[in-house]
Amino acid sequence: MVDAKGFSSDPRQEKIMAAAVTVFAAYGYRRTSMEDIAKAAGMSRPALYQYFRNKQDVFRSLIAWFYKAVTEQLEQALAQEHTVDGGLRAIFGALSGPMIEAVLDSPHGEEIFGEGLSENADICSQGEAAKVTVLARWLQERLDAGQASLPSSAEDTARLILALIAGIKKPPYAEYVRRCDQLTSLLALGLSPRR
Amino acid sequence: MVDAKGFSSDPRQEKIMAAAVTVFAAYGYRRTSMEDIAKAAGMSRPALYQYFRNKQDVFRSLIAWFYKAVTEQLEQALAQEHTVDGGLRAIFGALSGPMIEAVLDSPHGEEIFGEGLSENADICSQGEAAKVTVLARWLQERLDAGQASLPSSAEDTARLILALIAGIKKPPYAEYVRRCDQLTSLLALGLSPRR
DNA sequence: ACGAAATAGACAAATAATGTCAGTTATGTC
DNA sequence: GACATAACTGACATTATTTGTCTATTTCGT
Repeated sequence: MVDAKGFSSDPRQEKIMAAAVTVFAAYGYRRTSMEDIAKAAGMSRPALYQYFRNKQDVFRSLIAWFYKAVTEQLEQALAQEHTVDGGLRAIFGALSGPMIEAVLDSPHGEEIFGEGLSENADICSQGEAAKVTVLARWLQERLDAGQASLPSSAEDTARLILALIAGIKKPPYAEYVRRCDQLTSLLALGLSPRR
Repeated sequence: MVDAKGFSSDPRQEKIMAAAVTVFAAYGYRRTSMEDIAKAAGMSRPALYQYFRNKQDVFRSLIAWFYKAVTEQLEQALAQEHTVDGGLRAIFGALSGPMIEAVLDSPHGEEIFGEGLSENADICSQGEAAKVTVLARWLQERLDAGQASLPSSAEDTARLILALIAGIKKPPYAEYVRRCDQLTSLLALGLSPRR
């Protein structure tokens, strides 16, 4: 049994997570069986039980795994962006992608994003905090370098931006991307440095 | 119990069919329960059993209902089209629509279109025959009016066109529509009258 | 208010999913 | 190559879900 929080970069673990996203998006949480997940991951059901106690454990780990991936990508994307506009686009890029698309555009998005996440608020708030930290640090750097002016503290502003994105994260995915683009233009103006 | 083939325009019956499409597209045939269908149709499960013997009966009736709707729409659309190009577009219009889109773009399209239809070949061939008849009559009229030249008999040509469409009916739906458009251009040229 | 038709609650039988265990196969070590 | 260890699978009892039906209740037209 591998530690569900550590994600020791076990390729098998990764494969299970990817498989789980696929089948959860296809059937929703309730109708997905451990057999489905195992099959999609190319292993037998008992083998899957060696990695996860039960379906809820798979789901919780999936959330953590997803947050980790998003945060890493966010960190990486921001590391090479020093302009407000470019940074905002990097944020949106990190918070979208084929996985979000799959879940958001599936008929089970509500079950998964709604109930699913509220039932696991502990993990989610942890993941959200990580995103806030990364974004706040980058905003502070922009502020210090005179490349941006913030309406309040860097952390507050980071929370605001992430909340805004959460608000527009609704299907269909294509619309969400469009709204992200519009929001970029708005925020870029609001955050640009006062001359 | 209402005759499953007659479709006595009972609004309840129609509601069940529409509900069934929705849930089959969402969960696939296997994972859809009678409870799901009943709920989506706004009635209790026992009430649903008054209209259909079991899930397979719902599905078979759904196929028949769908063929009926398509054939009617095809007939109606062709009635006002007297040009080859316009007629072809009418055909494609009748053979697409939100219902096809829902099933085709769902992750369960293969289960439903593949297994689902081959298990009910009897009903399908009946529905196909109806489409052929309608289309063949229209083609014959165009031929008689000197508005088209056909490569073989009207019925043969009708079968050919419908087979071509069946061939390009693959997800994603947007691509299917695009292929339909391309096919229109091709066929319009091939069927235009020899001068 | 009456009778007929439709509907929902509830039940037993059938089916599917779960979690576990013993037996087997793969993996790395000496 | 033999050994020990780890990972995997088939099979099983248990639990949960789904099914089809039957009866009591409600709804509707008369």
